[in-house]
Amino acid sequence: MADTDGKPPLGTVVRESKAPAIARASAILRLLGRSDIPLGLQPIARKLDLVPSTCLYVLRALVAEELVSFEPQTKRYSLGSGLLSLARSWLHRDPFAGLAQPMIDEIANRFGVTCVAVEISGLDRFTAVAVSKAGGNFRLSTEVGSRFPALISATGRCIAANGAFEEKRLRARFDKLRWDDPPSFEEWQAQVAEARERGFGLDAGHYIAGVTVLAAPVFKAAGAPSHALSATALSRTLTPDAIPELADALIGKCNLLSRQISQAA
Amino acid sequence: MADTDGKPPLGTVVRESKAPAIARASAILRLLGRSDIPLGLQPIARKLDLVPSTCLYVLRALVAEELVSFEPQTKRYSLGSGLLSLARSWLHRDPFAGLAQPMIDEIANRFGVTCVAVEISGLDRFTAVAVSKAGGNFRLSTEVGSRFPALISATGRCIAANGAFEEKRLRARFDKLRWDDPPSFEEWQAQVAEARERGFGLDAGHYIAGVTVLAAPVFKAAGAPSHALSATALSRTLTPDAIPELADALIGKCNLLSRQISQAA
DNA sequence: GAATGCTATTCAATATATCGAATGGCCGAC
DNA sequence: GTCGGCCATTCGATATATTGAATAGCATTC
Repeated sequence: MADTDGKPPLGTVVRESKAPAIARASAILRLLGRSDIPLGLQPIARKLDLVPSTCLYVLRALVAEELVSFEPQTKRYSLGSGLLSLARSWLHRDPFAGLAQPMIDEIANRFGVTCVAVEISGLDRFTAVAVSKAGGNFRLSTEVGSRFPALISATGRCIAANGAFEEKRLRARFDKLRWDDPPSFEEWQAQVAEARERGFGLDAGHYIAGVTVLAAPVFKAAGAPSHALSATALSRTLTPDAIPELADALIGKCNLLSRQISQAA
Repeated sequence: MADTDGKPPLGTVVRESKAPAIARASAILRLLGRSDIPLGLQPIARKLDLVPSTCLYVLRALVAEELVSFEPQTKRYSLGSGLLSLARSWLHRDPFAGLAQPMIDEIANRFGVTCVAVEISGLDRFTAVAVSKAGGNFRLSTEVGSRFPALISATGRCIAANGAFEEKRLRARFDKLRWDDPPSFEEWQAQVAEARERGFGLDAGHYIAGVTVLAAPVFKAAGAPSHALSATALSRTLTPDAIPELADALIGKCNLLSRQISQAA
């Protein structure tokens, strides 16, 4: 009975890992990902507060694993193509992205919107795992791998609506969000309640001015949603009566997906 | 004068890394990528010859970095969405993929072929970094992140043709390749020579039976090609006089790309 | 043209990540 | 219901990865 709620003890932040090289490696990869140009050893070490020699050893190991590529001429490092390989494995392994792709393509074409399928990581964030652009659309595009804070936009309202989170935790996360037109917490909670009732979340110009986003949740298991589908369009291109229709389409696909990925487990 | 040829001493294989945790982490990631289902600690440790406790520490570090995801219920591990994020950074960072995408789309549409842009990693392999599917094509598709041994197919002939490699090394690599219809080494060398003269590589049904592949090299710097574009089609759908035309289109795009990515550096 | 600041890299001492055995918990067998 | 085997996990001893200073190579400065 000690662990019935299934969560690991929340206070147990891994203060000091038993494999610090991996945290360092990951930090290096993220740094190289953020940088537009290849970086030398010293800039990397300085930025990450690493001892240069240690940093060098980590980099060499990463190069050996082809996660980082190294230009011998300039002695500069950048991300390696091995990452693409692993990402491909990820997409292969997770059935959700493959199942969702044709569905979001269909909705995108039918309604002329941009559709995104995301994976939800608790209250931390959600990550785009499939993206569909409407044919002659404006550039409302995201890429696979983009990440968003969990409670933002329409998807955020779905997440808040379908998980039993304490108000205190929600508020703490909510306060850190960046919106073009920030709603008050109370306003937002009302919209979350609405999302719970209607089965889809709606963000009308709050997240990005002039842009309307709809989202519906997908459940792998009962409880919190594991994934979601969202549809994005310029607000003025969405006629008022198109919204319920679009919402129905999203919800329909989400229900289908929920069945498909839960029966697989 | 000691290092004028710019290459690191070839015999210096990093026998034992100074950051073994990273090699272990990478092996775990690849293993999880290959597996269809999430794996428990013990299967991972056994398969990779790791001490379970060490493996656990590495896994925990990877989970903390979101490169691996962990199901507390079943205590199983699988690839995490953080990899997608890094891969997105990769695509962002490398101008080649972005520049090549519209070009291969155009060629794919014009000739009804499948086009792939690849990054070349020496004599080891090449990796698909952008893929374009022709509209109503058969399923001759690859995915971004797929890897191929360096000397295979039409791209392999380009690599062999444009680098000054010793015959001994070439032969060693060549002998390990898998073809549907393997050419003899002499036959293949003749085709490599032809690729050098004509500026593009051709594989007519050797790599995959019934499939013809063309490829042309892209040079970031003088010497060995850094990237390549390839076009793939069912052999019977390619009329004989379409091949030179397709080759010209590929070569034209490759020259353009060579200028674009070299002037950037 | 010499010197200075930077770089990447090596090396020996030590803090520590790794190992292997021991623990406790879970599930299925009998 | 009890036992047995497998699992994930902890823990102390030790091999070793990490550290910080010292070395060597370049490019730019004066």
